[in-house]
Amino acid sequence: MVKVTKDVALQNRDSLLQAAGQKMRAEGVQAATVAAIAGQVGLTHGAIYRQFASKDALASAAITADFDKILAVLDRIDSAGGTLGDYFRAYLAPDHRDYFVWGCPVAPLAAEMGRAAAPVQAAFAAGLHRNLDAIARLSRIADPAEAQSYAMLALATLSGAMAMARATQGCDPRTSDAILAAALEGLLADPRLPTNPPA
Amino acid sequence: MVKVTKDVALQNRDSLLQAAGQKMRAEGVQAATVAAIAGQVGLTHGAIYRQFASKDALASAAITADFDKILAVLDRIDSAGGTLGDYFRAYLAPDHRDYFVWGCPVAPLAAEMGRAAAPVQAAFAAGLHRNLDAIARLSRIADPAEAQSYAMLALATLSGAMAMARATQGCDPRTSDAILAAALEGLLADPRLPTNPPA
DNA sequence: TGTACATCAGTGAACGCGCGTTCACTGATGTAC
DNA sequence: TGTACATCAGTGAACGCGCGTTCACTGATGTAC
Repeated sequence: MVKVTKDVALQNRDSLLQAAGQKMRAEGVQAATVAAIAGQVGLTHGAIYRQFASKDALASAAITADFDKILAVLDRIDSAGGTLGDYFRAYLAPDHRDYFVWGCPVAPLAAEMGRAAAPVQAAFAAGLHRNLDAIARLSRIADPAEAQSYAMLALATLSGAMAMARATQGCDPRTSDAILAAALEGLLADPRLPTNPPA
Repeated sequence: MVKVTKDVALQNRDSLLQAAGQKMRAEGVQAATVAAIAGQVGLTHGAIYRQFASKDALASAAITADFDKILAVLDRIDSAGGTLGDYFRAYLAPDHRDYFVWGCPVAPLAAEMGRAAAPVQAAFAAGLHRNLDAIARLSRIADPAEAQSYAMLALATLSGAMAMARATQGCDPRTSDAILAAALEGLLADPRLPTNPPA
C-alpha cells in the first residue's frame, strides 16, 4: 500500500500532528524524532516530509494543535458555566501529569522554546496568548489588564507545578503529588478569584 | 601544556562544573555538548572524561553545584534579615532571565528532568528538596507542613513564570516582561506571607 | 639538594551511532476522454 | 460505463553531520632515593 485515498492522506496528516504533539510533550521537541513520530502512526519518516516541510514545521503545527485542544477544554468549561477552579483541578490532576495523549504544551515545552527556531517560538507564543486570553476570560475579573495579569500568574503556577511534579515523579512520587496539591490549594485560595471574594 | 599542577587540575574541574551548569541551564542538559562545555573553559572534550565518568555524571555534579549557589543566595538573604520578597525580586529580575552565569536550575531543567537518566534525576530532586526547605525556612511560616506547601507553590510560580518569560522573550519581549511583573505582584500579595498579614 | 622515574591531566584522532533530510521509485487513486 | 494516463502519498536506501565515548600518546609534575 504505497498510494492512499485523499481522505486517508488527510487523516494521516492529522494523526501525525497528534503523534507529534504527544511525543514532543512527553519527550521534548528535540528529543522526539521524526522516525518515532511516524512510527507511532504506522508510517515511515518519509511520509512526514510529504506533509510537512521540516521537523520544525511539524513542531509548529503540532504545538498549535495542542493549544487548540486546551482552548477547547477552556471553552467547554466556560460554556457549561464552570469556573477557573474546574480548570485548575483538571490541570493539576495526576492524569494530566502521567498521560500525554493530550495536555498543556506550556509545562513541558516552555523552557525549550527559548532556544527553539523562530517559527516554532512564534507558534508557541501565539498559542500561549490564546491560552492566557481564555484564562483571563474565564477568571471573570472585570478589569482586562488585571485579568491578563492574573492569567499569567495562574498559568505560571500551573505549568511550573506540573514541570516540578513530573521532574520528581521518578525518584519521589510523594513529593510529586504534594506539589500538585500545594499548587491547587494556593490557586483556589487566591482572593482575586471572584468565586473567592476577599475576606 | 599537557600536564598541569594538581591545583590547576582542581580549578579546571571546578571551571568545567561552572561551564556545564551555565550551558545546561541555557541550552538544556541534552543540547549542551561536552565539546562546547570543555571549549568554554579552554579545554578539549577529553579532559571532561578524566574528571567525570560520563556526561550524565557531569550533569549531576553541575546541577548540584547550581543548587549550592541558589542555597547560598537564600542563606545570605536569611542571615541578612531579608524576606522572601527579596528572593522573589531577585528571581524574577530581567537579569536572571537574560544571563546564565548563575541561576535557578528548576525553571530551565525541570521539564527535561522527567525524562533524564536516574542519577541526574536524583541529583535534581535532592537539590529541589534543599531549595524548597530553604524557601520554607525563609517564609517564616510557623507550621512546617504549611511552610513546605507554601514553598512548593512559590517555586512553582517562580520557575513557571521564568520559563514562560524566556519562551516569549524572542518574539514578544513585552509579554515576557509582563509575565515577570505579574508573577512578582501575585507572589508579593499572597496573604500567607507573614510580611503581608491577611486583611 | 640532585637525580631518575612513575604518575596522570589533558590532547586529538578515531569509533559507532542516530539524527534530519533527500530522492528515485512504487502503484493505487483520481481524472480526462 | 470503460479505458489510458497522470498524480502524488508513502517507501526505504542513502547522505552528511554531530554527538558521546574511547584510547594511545605526551610531557610537566610530583615523588622516591
